[in-house]
Amino acid sequence: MPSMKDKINRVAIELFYQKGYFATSVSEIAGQCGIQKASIYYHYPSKENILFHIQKVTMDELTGYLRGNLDGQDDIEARMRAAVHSHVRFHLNRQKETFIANSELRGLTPAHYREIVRKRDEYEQIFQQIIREGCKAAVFAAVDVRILSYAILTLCNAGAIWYNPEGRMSVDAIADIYETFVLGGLKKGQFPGITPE
Amino acid sequence: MPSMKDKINRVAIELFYQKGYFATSVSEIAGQCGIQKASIYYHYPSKENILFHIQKVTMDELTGYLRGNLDGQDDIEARMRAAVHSHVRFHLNRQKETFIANSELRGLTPAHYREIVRKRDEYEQIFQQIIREGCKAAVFAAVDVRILSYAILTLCNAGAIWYNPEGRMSVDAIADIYETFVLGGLKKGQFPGITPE
DNA sequence: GTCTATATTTTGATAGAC
DNA sequence: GTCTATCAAAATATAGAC
Repeated sequence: MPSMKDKINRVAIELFYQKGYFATSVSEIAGQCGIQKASIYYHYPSKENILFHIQKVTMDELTGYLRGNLDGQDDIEARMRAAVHSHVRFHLNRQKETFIANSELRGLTPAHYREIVRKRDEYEQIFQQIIREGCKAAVFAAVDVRILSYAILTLCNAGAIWYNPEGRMSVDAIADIYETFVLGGLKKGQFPGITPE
Repeated sequence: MPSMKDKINRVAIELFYQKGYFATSVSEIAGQCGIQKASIYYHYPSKENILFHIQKVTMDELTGYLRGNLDGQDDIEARMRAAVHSHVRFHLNRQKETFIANSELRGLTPAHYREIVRKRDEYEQIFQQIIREGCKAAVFAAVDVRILSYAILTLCNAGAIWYNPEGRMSVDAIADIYETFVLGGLKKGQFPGITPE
């Protein structure tokens, strides 16, 4: 059942992605939904709450997707490959929402900001744990775990910026490139002389 | 001579970085400069023009810095190392301006937008040329040049997000990590079965 | 170069009818 | 659940005095 609340959500994702949160007005969202701006406030208490809802759902689904993809993967290298693949796939398939979740943190109220940052930390810690295990098992080079996890996540976000669903490359082909790049950058022998954190 | 125009520029960089372009008002900029908002318009014709000025100067200096660092580097691997090092150094030393240049494109007028995108393309093409030469010389694995250049630039931007000038790591130590990561990801043998663009 | 005063538009949000 | 009408505040920008 496609409710008006869902429609507002979809329209807001489109507009926040194209113009940014602050540059998008409630009237604009209402206009593209075919209703008056006052009617928006029946479904959401504020403009900020629409943004918060988008970010919350996106982060929860991103983390759920990752956990699902890691389930049953035991080998440490396979786990990192699966994690990168999961991250890239989600970001390509959900381009607009992940862009908003990455760039519109400043539009949130302090309380909502903290909640989203906590969810983001949770997600990052899954990656950091894999890197840590890989270093311990001497599969990965031992470097600063936090720096590497940010590097990997940021690198994999790159695809979402230029990816075109109508383009010639498939999601999996792109994910494979990032996967190989990350594993090549991570593996032992790359960082001589640097000690574990 | 620290002119008022310079002061407006510095204050705007700080505010656009902290709050975003659309969330920052002309009154706020004026307030932190110790003048009235009307006085801003003596120095700049519009708020958008302040943003444009920041982006233009940043892109010009970024490209100039890269060219200077590449000058005299002949070996292909040395050129890529120097390019990554230059990119990371600039982004860590000029955190706020590069963040604005990367994230506030949507605040520009169409004409100014095109001008900045052109400068950005110019910069990226220097990286793409190095990758292309590296593939031709069979030093790098032969993969999609555009994808790799975006991946490298995005990856190297990661540092600017968390870097703290007061922190324990030096700019050069961080640049070394990214340099090694990129070269590890790029080098031949990583991408079996993928043909050149 | 900076000021005061103001024009114009638009914003997010609320009240109350239907 | 959507409407009309409206509020109060804030925005960018301009005019003209000093």
